Amino acid sequence: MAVLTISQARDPREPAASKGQQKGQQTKAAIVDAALGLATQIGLEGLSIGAIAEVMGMSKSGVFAHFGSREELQISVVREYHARFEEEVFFPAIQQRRGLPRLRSMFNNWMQRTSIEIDSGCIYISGAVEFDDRTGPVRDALVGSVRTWLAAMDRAVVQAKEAGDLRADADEHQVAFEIHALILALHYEARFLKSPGSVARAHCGFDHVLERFGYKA
Amino acid sequence: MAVLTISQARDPREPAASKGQQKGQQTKAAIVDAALGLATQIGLEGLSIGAIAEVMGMSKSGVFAHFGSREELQISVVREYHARFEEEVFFPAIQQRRGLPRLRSMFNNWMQRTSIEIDSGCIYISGAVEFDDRTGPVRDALVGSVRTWLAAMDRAVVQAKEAGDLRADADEHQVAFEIHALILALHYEARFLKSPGSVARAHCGFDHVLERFGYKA
DNA sequence: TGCAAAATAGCACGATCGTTCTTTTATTGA
DNA sequence: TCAATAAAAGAACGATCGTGCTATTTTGCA
Repeated sequence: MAVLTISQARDPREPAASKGQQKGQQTKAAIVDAALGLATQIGLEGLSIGAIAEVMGMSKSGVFAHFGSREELQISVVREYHARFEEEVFFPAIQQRRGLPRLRSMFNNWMQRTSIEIDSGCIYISGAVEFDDRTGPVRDALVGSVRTWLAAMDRAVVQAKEAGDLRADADEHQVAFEIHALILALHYEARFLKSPGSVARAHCGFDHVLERFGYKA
Repeated sequence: MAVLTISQARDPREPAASKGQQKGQQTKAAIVDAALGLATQIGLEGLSIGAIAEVMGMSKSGVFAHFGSREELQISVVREYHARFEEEVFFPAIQQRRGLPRLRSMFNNWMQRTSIEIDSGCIYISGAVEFDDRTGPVRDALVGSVRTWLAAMDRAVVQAKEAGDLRADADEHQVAFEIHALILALHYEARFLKSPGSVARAHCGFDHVLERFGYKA
């Protein structure tokens, strides 16, 4: 079985990039970039067309025309975040050998991104709170991205068991749950409470997980 | 040293309850109750005077007059949540013997509340995301409440060490961090992702923490 | 029971929101 | 270069927001 990425299928509405970028595509990408920057600070729900237009130096209707609805804009932001997350966290990790090295790399990259996001926020976390009991396509996009990433974590844990780096009776979902928990706590305590030392505590927690589920060294 | 509660000083603006409840106080309490119900579902920032008025069957200005500003209403909601959290999670736990029994009770009560909140949401968690890079009195109230509770957790861990239930070299902040992490993951995976079995995984995680920091049984 | 005071309602304000429609400007391909 | 087309602007809409002001109703006490 080939190594699956967490990439999703291309949006068929996007014209193929073969013909060279139209001006509109460039602008749209720039809008999504600006919107993502705003969304990490004030959340997906906090996004407003007017605020984005101001940042872009465009009119509201000019921004709006690229998406047709606010929801579609939000979904574009989620997709862009997914792509960047993949780029920064997932792709570098699958360069590592299957097993503990890859799992550790996934955690470290995830940690690093979360650390950086102490100043900017993670929309997988803020979005979870904003859309936890809402329905609709934005929530669906968000859930899809998060589930895809967590499934990749599960696979990495299974591979670590197969490689003999973790005990064969370890429940991969439990391991992934506890790792995810550490990331959430880091985000909470560092970004909201501004507690110093949170990064070190998350790292320490990861070692404890390995200690619990790994063979004694 | 006496057992400290996580209670905070009375708001001096509130008239003493000795004279019997005025009608206005009752109404205000009912508004806060309704607002808290709304806030657990849509967040503190999602609270609107109009929505509360509709729930209460009152006019917007009638609701507004009790608080003078939306911020003051939000702060009242935070204080009410604090009081209920204390009632449900903290007070029952300090009935237990210091040490592991009390620590376990705190975690179990916290877990139980979080489980219930899978349907309603926890404003300590949603509020953290909404106010993480904002300033102002609402954020201050939120941070104060959360810090007070986490400090109570820290104390319980220290007492567990003193009682010999946890290893003397255990870092209480690390223990509290890992416990907090489990609660956050439970809230995330159960409420947002609707993953089954999250409650069991959080329980299992707690046992792992005790295993890591406690003496071998 | 009547009167002062408290509680609530009603109304209007400026602002911002997403969205629609029309008009103008910029880009593209022959 | 010129016409066809894409991109962006502009103005307006109904709705909702928090808030201030002034009436009206309700409450509590003498």
